Amino acid sequence: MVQVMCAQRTKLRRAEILAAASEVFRAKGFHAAGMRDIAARLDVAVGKLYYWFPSKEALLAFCQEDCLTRLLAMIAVAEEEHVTAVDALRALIRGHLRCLNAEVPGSLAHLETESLSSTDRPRILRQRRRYEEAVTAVIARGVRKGELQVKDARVAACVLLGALNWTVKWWRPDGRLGLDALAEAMADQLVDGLCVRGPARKRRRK
Amino acid sequence: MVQVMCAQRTKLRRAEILAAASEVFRAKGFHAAGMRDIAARLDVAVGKLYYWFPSKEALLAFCQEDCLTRLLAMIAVAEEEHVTAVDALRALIRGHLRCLNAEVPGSLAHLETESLSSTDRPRILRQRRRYEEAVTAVIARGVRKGELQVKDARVAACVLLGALNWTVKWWRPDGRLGLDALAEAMADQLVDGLCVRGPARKRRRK
DNA sequence: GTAGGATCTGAACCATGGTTCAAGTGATGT
DNA sequence: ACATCACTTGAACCATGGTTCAGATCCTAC
Repeated sequence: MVQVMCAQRTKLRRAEILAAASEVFRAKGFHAAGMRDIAARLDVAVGKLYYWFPSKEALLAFCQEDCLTRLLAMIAVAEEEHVTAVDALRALIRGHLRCLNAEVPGSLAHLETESLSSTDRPRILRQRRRYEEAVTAVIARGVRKGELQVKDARVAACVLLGALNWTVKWWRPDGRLGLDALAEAMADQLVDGLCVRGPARKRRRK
Repeated sequence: MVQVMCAQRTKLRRAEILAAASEVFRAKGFHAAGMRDIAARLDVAVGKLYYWFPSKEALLAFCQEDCLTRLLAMIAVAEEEHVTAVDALRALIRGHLRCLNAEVPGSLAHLETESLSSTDRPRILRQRRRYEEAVTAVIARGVRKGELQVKDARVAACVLLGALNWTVKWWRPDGRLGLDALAEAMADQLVDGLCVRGPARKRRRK
């Protein structure tokens, strides 16, 4: 009874801290961000951070894990809800952008994994790999079904994820382009391509 | 006479240091990389670095400027040598990948500009903007000529550059995929798109 | 050979920033 | 009221790492 309330409160405190940490990490990068910056954003003392988390690195690890968990959940739903690979891909693009750019806590995601050296690094990398393989699988399915054309689904996934991840470097919520509009534009560009292809026009090169 | 030799030697020394710095920056990130790491890679004392460059940040600035200069030269050539926007775009993709991943000194390019706070930051950002606008211009030209289809050429350029820049995070020279093969795969994917479009098939959505 | 400049060394300096901890605050149960 | 415990504070500690500098070394000119 009392424990339940405490558990909720605990989760809340930790979530608040994670959200602030995530924002600061994202704005300045992991190394440039200081614990004092994070504390200042919450208007609390540094010591508080260490009451709820063991270290700065743990803060990053929690951020990343949180984001990866949401990405994995998102892609599972995308696969389930759409029959064609093309539709699943478009849903994936929208979902990925939301995870990184809208749902704040942990938004810097699997970027900066180099900064992790502790015990939880392998676990995070494993999760990231699982996600990458899920994306690869969607593309591979599209190729099998004749919906998509790529030489190497794994490389195609890296390229796609690169374009999506890079948005954290340039997209800003207060810009003229909303997140959903961006998602649609990116889906058009990445799925359909930039090039106008006339009827019956063949692919360039072999 | 003597001055000429000195000038050459000076350039050589600085280039050696820049190359080492670039590799370390790239491997560990700007903040995580230490001056002692860079010195160790060259097997010299830290003091040497400060004889040739005023600070660590200057090292980063020189790296970035060097890379941006090469990118700007590259895109000028690409524009000149190819009549169609599609061909220019494919050349640009290949050239960008080479600048970032092959021609070592300065390869981390315009990434990590947040880390610059000194006097040369605005200059670097201006150059980067010039490059981005050159890329945007190629795309816009393609749209005007009816070769390409995008709503917003600027956004399309960001997406394209994002996919290209992200390669520094995952592509490795010793992998099974060579740089030129990667360039071709990326050009196919980004220019032509992932989706197979049958003859006369319309774009999804409006 | 020797003076003088250019170049290099590495130990020491010092600010930054992650981390710790002893002490304070406030709520809860008795 | 009082004891207890969860929670918070912020000053202090200390390792890291950018930077400096006094001296060593090397090279060129005379």
